[in-house]
Amino acid sequence: MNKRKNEEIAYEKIKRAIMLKRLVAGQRVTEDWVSNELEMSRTPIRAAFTKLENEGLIELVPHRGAFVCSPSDKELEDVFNLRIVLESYAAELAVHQMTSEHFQQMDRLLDEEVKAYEDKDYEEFLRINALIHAYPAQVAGNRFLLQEIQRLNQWSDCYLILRDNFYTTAMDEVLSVPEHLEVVKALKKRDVAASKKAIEAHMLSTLTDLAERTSIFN
Amino acid sequence: MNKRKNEEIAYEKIKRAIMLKRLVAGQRVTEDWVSNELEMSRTPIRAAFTKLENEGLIELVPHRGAFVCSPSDKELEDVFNLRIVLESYAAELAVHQMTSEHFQQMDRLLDEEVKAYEDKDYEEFLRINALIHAYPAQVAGNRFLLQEIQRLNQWSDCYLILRDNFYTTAMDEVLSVPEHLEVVKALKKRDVAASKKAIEAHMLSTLTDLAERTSIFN
DNA sequence: TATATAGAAATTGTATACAATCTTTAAACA
DNA sequence: TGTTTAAAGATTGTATACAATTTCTATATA
Repeated sequence: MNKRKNEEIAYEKIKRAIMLKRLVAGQRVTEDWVSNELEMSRTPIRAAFTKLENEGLIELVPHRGAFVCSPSDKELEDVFNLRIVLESYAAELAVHQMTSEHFQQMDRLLDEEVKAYEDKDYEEFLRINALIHAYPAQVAGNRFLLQEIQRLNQWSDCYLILRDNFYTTAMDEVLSVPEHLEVVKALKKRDVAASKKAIEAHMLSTLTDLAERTSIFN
Repeated sequence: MNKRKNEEIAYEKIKRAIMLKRLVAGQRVTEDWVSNELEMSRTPIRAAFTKLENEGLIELVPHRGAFVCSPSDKELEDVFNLRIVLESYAAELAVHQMTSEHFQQMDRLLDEEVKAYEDKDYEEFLRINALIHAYPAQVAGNRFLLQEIQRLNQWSDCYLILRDNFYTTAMDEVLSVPEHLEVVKALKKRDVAASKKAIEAHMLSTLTDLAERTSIFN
């Protein structure tokens, strides 16, 4: 039996709290407070904080506490543009290595994404979404590329504001399904250029959609 | 006065030990052992280990210890190819933002690189090298891109084997200076394609050179 | 009112003791 | 000889106490 360590539990719970906006951007959290909330000592909390800082989800200020990151518009853009570069590269590497088994697996993931959307299971939706975006890098077998794609994807999830005040119909999720389908279609045709284009289009669509939903007037 | 924390000191010292091959690839190090060597408690050592693992320099195996990474040939290739992608993208972003002050600064860095090489000051050489490679991303102002370029550059440094058994004339350093000059020349001409090509050439040259120096027969 | 300052409070940083878990060793057994 | 098993040892994982540092607060002073 492999018992999960407290520092892992703490890491997961804090990350989840940020994604679900239980902890909002800019909010201050101290080791002591989290330690009380999660009913464990500060030691595993500190370890979790270190990891979260490394992933850019919180900022650690000595003797002040940790602050949930509140990224600027520019930072959001920067991340999405970088994701275009990385995921396009992954597609380029993977496109000629993908077997029919790989494509079957992608189809399965797309189905699960639809199901999660219909069930309105947002956490499951995000989980499947991450798997879809990481899949080409996984096939390519470049673990450094994979790790960075996953990190940036996770970072994006924290600021997708799925549960913000303006949330109504989750437009980006509606668009996400057909856009992912476009990417997979291009991959199946072994069309590198089309794959890249579809990835770029999907990423920019997500970003634009986010910008529209979070602007005050529209 | 800003006193440096023990965990920072530990992090730096361990990293340096890996780069200088005082700790060799595959070697096992325990918290206790480092704790005794650096004469501080395990607490800051643990924090340092976490950071080093996140950067891919050591691998943490529960209840066994930390192991200095010993990357395969494929992983080395993967990292260098990814660096080509990232640094090319940085050049593309920066090329039209660079002012004459930026170019002056790059020239200064190139001079310092030559000086460090002539002085046979390897640590200084690596430091300047890192600054040169990061400079376009710095100018571009995308902190996520910058961070990843720095991380991968540092990772590469740990496996450049500057001080391995076959080390004699540090060929890659000899080549490095003119190759960096090529990149800067292309940037000055605002030639995106040429910049990318020069970056790719430099990166592949470093990789090939490394492969030759570390192969047993040649 | 604004500013400086001292002390209190809060928070992280570190050391250490102990618990939990895993690995190694050696003995028992087939 | 090889395999299982149990106990010992090693190592990390966690809690906690205390130290160091910073921030906050209230008071004094101009």
